[in-house]
Amino acid sequence: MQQDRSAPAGVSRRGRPRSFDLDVVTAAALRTLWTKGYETTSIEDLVQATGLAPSSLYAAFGSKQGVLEAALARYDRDREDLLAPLERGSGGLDDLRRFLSSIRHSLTQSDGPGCFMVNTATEVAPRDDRIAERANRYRERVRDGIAAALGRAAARGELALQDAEDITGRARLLQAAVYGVQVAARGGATEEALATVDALRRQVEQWAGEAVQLRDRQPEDR
Amino acid sequence: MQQDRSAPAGVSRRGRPRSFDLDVVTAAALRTLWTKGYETTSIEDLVQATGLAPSSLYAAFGSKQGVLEAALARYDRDREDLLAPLERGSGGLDDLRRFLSSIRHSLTQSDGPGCFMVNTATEVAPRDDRIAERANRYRERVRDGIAAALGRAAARGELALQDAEDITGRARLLQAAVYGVQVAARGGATEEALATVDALRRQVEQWAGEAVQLRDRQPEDR
DNA sequence: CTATTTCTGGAGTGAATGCTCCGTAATGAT
DNA sequence: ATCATTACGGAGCATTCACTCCAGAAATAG
Repeated sequence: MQQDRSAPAGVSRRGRPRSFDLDVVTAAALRTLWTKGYETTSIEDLVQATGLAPSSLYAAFGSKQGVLEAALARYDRDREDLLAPLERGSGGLDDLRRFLSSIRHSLTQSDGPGCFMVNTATEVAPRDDRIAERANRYRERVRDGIAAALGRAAARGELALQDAEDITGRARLLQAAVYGVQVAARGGATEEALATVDALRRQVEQWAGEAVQLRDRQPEDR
Repeated sequence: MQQDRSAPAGVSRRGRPRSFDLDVVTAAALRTLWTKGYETTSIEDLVQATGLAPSSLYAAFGSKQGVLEAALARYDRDREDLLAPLERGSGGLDDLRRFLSSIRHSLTQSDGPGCFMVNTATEVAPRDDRIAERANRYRERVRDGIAAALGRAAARGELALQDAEDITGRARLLQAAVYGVQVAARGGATEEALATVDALRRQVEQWAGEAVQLRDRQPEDR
C-alpha cells in the first residue's frame, strides 16, 4: 500500500510537487461520500469529483478507506465552529441555544446528507474499528460539549439540578436526540427534523424555567 | 423482472410448490441485511444465509431491493409487540416505561445491529423513495405511539402539560433520542446507549414528578 | 396415466468494482 | 545541464457484482 507522501509543512522535498491542493481534494471527496454514502461511492465517482486520476488518488490516500478517514478528519475539523463554543464558550444556556439554532439552520441548507458522522457510524463503523473509534469519539465530543455548556449554565444558576448526574444525563438525552434528528433529515424528512429541534429547544427552555420558578419560590435561599 | 408467485393463502395452485418457507427465508435475509448492511451484503451472502439458489431468490423477491423490502416488512411486523402497547395499550406512563425497558433490553441482546430501520434509513433511503417512505412511516409510527401513550398518561393526570403541543413535542424528543441511541448501539457503544436510555427514563420520571408536585401544590384545583 | 405448470440449482452473463502498472512529465538538488 | 525523485494519467488487472438462462425435477389437473 502506498503512503501519503505529502511533505511536512515548510520542508521542501525533491521531485515533482503535487499539482493539486490536498485540502480541496479532501473537501470534494467529503462532499461526495457525504451525499452518496461510502459503499455507493465508487472510485470513479471520487475521480470525477476530485479531478484526480485514480493513481494520484491512491498515492494521496492509500485506499478507499483512506479517503474515508481523511474525509472524516476533515469533517471533524469543519465542525470546530459548531462544537468549540459548546466546549469552551463564555455563555451558558445561550451557547446551547446557539448550537441548536445552528443544527436547525443546517437542516434547511443541506438536503439529504444528514450528519456525515451519523451516516458513517451506521454504515461502516460495525465492520471497521478505526472508523468506529472515530465515530464514537465524535459522539462523545458532542455529548461532552453539551455537558460543558449545561455545566456552565448550572454554575450561572440558569438550571435547577438535583445532582451532577443530571448534567450528564441531559447531555446524553440531547446528544441522542440531535443524532435522531439527523437520521430523520437523512431520510428526507426535513419538516419533521425541524419540528423535533424545536421540541428540543422547548425542553431546554423548560429546564431553564424550572430554575426561574425555583428562584422565585425560594428567594430566601439566594 | 420476475414476480413473487406465492399463492394467496388457502388457494392451491398448479405446478410444483416451493420447497421452502418464505417466512423463514425472509427472516434469514433480514438477519443478514441487519448485521451486514444493504450494500455490503451480496447475493452470495443471501444465498448462503437462506440456503436458496440465486434463481429461487429472484423468483421469490424479484431483486435485491425486493429482498430488502420484504425484510423491512418483516421487521415492521416483528416490532408489533414493541409498538402495539404504545399505540393501544391500557396503561399510561407505564406503557412508555415498558417501551423504554424493551429498548434497553434489546441493546444488551444484539451486538452491533442497532435498529434495522435506522440503519436502512441512513444507508439507502436517500436514493430509494420506496424505502424512504417505509422508513419515514415507521419513524412516524414510533413517534405517534409514544404520543398516544403520553396522551393516555395526561388523561390519567400522570403528566402536567401546558397544551397539546407538549405531547407531540415530547414524543418527538423521545423518538429522536431513541433513534440516537440506536446509532450509538450500531457503532458498538453499548454502554453509552444503555446510559442514554437510563437518562431518558429519568426525564420521563421528571415529567411525572412535575405532575405530582402540581397536584400537591394546588389540591384545590382537583 | 399424460399434459402442464412451476420450482430448483448450477453454470454463466456483461458490467462494474477497487486497485495497480508504467511510460512520461515536472520539479529540486547538485 | 544532469540526475534523482516524485507526480501524473491512462490503460488495464483480477475479482466481484447483481442477475439470468436452462435443463431437469416435482408437483397438480384432468
